[in-house]
Amino acid sequence: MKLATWNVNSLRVRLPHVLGWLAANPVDVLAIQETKLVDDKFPVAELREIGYGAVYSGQPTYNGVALLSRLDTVGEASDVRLGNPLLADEQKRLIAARFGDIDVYCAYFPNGQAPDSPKFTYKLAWIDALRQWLDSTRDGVPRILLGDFNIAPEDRDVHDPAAWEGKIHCTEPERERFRALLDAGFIDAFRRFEQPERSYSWWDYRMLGFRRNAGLRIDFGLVDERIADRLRGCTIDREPRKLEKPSDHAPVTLELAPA
DNA sequence: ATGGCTGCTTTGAGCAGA
Repeated sequence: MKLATWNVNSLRVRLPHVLGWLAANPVDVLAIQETKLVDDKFPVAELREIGYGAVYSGQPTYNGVALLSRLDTVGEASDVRLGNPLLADEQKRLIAARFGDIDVYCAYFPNGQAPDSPKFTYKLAWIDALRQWLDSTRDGVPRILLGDFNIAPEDRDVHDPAAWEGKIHCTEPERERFRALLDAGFIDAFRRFEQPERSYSWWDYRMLGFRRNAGLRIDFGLVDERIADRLRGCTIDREPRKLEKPSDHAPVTLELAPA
């Protein structure tokens, strides 16, 4: 089973990239963040044409998450959950569903803007509530948490740790919360394997960020420690970042052996 | 120090992202 996560920064603009990427990388489940689409506008028909089902939760302008699934392998999602039952939140940042023997969570963590911003307080509370939800499902079906975490958990996930020290994505409260998620029974799939140095999943559109590889690793697949021995690989695909009008994020793919 | 790109918005300057 292959799963991937990709912040597409507008599914309306990026749909051709998503369709092309899935044709070349026919993963079983793709978690998408920042669709920026109301549900009426979700491209259900276009995805079905290439053999993918979709469940989604969107709103105008901001946020929006979706889970796509290959109809000829894992089939349609079941037991779909929108949002965190422990948090009243207008923002569409979470969707979870069952695929085969796995519960897949797709999360778009709040950005936080700046450590002194009210949005930062919201970010920390949002993550705390997510961890509490995941704590409550710890004894159930094995889980995989995919998404844009908007946290660079360690200095090696940052192109210039000195410049980013204390900045949004790199503050200690955020990094503490990333570790708290791992403590809820997960492992960071990417770090289970040997990886190239300076591996990132996001690059600023400005100042030639991608060309200079001035990036952050902020997109993750966290795998339930009870199934971590089934992991066979985890890679970041930089290719779509080279296309015309790319998303600023790259897809991250995980491969899981059958039970 | 600032803004540097991009997408969105009851179309156009301002917000938000990271």
